[in-house]
Amino acid sequence: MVSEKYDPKGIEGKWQQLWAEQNVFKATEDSPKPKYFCLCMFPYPSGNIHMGHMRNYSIGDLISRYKRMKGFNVLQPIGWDSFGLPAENAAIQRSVHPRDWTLQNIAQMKVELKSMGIGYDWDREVTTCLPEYYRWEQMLFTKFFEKGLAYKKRGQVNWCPKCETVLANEQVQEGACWRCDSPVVVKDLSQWYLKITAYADQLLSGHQQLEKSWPQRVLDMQKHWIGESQGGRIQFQVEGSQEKIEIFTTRPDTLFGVTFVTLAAAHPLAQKLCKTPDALKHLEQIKVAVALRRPDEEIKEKKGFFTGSYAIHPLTGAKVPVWVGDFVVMEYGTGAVMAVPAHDQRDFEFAQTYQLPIKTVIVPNKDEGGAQPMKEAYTGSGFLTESGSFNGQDNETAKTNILKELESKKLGIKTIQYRLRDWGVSRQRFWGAPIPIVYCESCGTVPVPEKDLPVELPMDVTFSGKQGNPLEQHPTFSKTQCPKCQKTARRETDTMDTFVESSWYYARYTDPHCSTGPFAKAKADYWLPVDYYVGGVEHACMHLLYSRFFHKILRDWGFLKGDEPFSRLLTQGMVIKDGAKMSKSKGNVVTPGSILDRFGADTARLFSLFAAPPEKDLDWNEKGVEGCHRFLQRVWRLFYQHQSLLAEAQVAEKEITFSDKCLALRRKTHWMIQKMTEDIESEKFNVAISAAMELVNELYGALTDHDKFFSTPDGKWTLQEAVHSLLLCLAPFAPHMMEELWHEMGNKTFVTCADWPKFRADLLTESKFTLVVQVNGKVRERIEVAKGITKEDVQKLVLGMDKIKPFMEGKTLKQFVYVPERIANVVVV
RNA sequence: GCCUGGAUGGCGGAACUGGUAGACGCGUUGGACUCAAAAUCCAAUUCUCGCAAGGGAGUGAGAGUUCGAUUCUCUCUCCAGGCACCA
Repeated sequence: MVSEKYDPKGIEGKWQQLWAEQNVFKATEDSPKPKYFCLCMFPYPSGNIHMGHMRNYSIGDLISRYKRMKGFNVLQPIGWDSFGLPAENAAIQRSVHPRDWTLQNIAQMKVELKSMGIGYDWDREVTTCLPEYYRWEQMLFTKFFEKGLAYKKRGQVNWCPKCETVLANEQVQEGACWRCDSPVVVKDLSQWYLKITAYADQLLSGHQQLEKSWPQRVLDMQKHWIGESQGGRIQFQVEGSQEKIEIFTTRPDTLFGVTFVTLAAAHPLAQKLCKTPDALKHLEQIKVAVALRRPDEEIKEKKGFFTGSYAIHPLTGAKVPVWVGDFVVMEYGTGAVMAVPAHDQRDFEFAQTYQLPIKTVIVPNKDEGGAQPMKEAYTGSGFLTESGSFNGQDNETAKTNILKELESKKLGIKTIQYRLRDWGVSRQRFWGAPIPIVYCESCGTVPVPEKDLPVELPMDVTFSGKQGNPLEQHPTFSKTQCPKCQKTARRETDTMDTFVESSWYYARYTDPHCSTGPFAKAKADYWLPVDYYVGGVEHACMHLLYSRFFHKILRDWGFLKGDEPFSRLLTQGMVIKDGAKMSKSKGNVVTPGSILDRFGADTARLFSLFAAPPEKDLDWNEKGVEGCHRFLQRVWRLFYQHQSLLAEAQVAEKEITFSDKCLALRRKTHWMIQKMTEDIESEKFNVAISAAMELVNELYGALTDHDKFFSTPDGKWTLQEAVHSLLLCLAPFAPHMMEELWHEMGNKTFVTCADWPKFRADLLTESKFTLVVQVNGKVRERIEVAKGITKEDVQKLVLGMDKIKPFMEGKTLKQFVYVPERIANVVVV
């Protein structure tokens, strides 16, 4: 018997335990059902789960449970993205080992997560900071190295003085560290890079198969991030020298408009080409200014100077001066540009400042001169002029033709330039996967052989918070032998960016305890790709790009098949409070713990899904939570009041004659099933829930006639069908309570494992419909009409209506519109 | 500046391929139950004129297409996110 009061605490723990005991969520590869891999972005174990996690996992669990009921073999795993800075900061502040701090947080969060009743296969838990995980990452790194896809280069990097770590460009936000907000400075370090640029084209073309199942904005952001530009590389011979300046341009059609060439200050030739002591002085000044420039700094005026050298125009042979400009970026293209002030706004501004010649070579219309003098560069399309044999060609054709000409003279080549840069993975931190490399004086850079992996993090370390990486300070860690020649050698002390761990964890879930490789191919091939991936949109350009890169790498190395890791992506919005992001500094943090305590997991989950569509921000509103709790209580009470009826055996449907009122209720039941199925499929979870609420409202409404409404045979049948369907449809949203009521209804199996209900189309159809009558597009009347009525009959009916006649007086009928079973519009003038 | 999205009651949000704008929830108001309160149940709730019947306006602003536009087209305003001397 169900108690009168809905007591979530009493039932939630019970069902969580029963699910666990009976391995309801254990996923195996031997099922006859089709597989479904549902994944939420795994959490960083900061200590407590927050509302964002709860929302994320409520969505993932809804999908997982729904798909399970739909007959899929569902895998929903969880793990911990457990390397990272906060653990190290905690180590500095509290003198604990990052490992202990992290594992303790994991234990704590696990308890919280379990109390939410998410259907995880806990046997597949993956913890990235443990050697059994990162040893495979180290193995993969050595493969990157051997294949030439991991390399070292010196370069200027963003350095956070507080975190004492290198930050990726994307980790610098408005000149400040994305984690601690300290201002970022530039530092010169030797770093490890992964050659993601080698996959730029594939990362871009791979979007084709994601076009329909990933949010457009994520695809757009990635596209922008990769930044493909079609163009060419063109060589300018330096006058009186063997040196060549190679430039990249997207506008080879403007080649004849080149009046000078501009180099970045850091360009390798810049120093050599400076002919005067004055120029060298200028070069130093600009170098320093560019290095000190903050990433977000706005540049008002372009600065530069003439080197004193000249370059030879590849087609005209003209002498053009070589300048250095602070607006030319060394990291993009070749670090040198051909300047066409007439058709590039930056070159135009530069030319104005230093009074350099401007030569128009593209005009909007044939036989027309360029505007003189110009106010700004003309960057539109048009026809070539002053361009030798290319005169008169439209500029798009000329792009191809000019490059062809250059190619035939071996002075240029058609290329594609990407904005994407290689991924710097070195971190001067302790709490990360050590990069498995040894530096030997005779053998050079040597990867640690697989038999010697993992390179484990030592336990005996001290954290001062100063002078960078504790691994460097460690007495023995860096002292090792060369794997090749056994001589004394130095071990790499940099660890890997934590994004490396999260780039392949989804594949590890398919075989989390594999000790012979990152995972067995057969298992990965069975489960992958991830069918449904849920997480924050903030990972659009980093994690989601790196994972796609790794997937393609792993495919090319034969570890798995398939081109893309995540078939479908849902980017969920943030949880905010009173219009602002929840944060400790604002003091508006509501923790899931307090909500779980007061209302239970089912209410918390239901609210997370009901309050907003998943992709939008969700404003946390206590009253709204109460509303969801009230709804669950309403379901409970409905059940409680009729529990003896509901527990009775159901008679055959054909033995019952249903009253009109019961038929209407049955229609609502099947409408709900249809609506919920469609809305879940189309990710409109908030609307799905409202359908269940509508059914409950109608059931209560039936009771207002008389409280024994459901006692008649047809009433009882109708109620049983409605409640049965309701429990099934709500099971993915509020699983504990539905499990309890399902059990009380006399079912011996889990509702979690039941089949998703099917709606009966024959019960949804009605013989009548509401005809909306409009006059000149304004609603004037509504009337119940039998379906199948002809247009003629409708017109007769409508024109004879008392409500309609007055609108027609003194006017003539111009048109009569009838949309079958919807609307009639009388058009009069 | 460029690229994406958005803009609907007091609030969160619904609305099929152009066809009843405001589902569902919150809040508010009224009623029932109660000695009373809470809880619960019922009803009303876009604004506006009206005792009412009924009328008028209404989906950021302005135009257009249409019998009919939240939905399609154009222009503009504002908001959010992303990118930015990228050649």
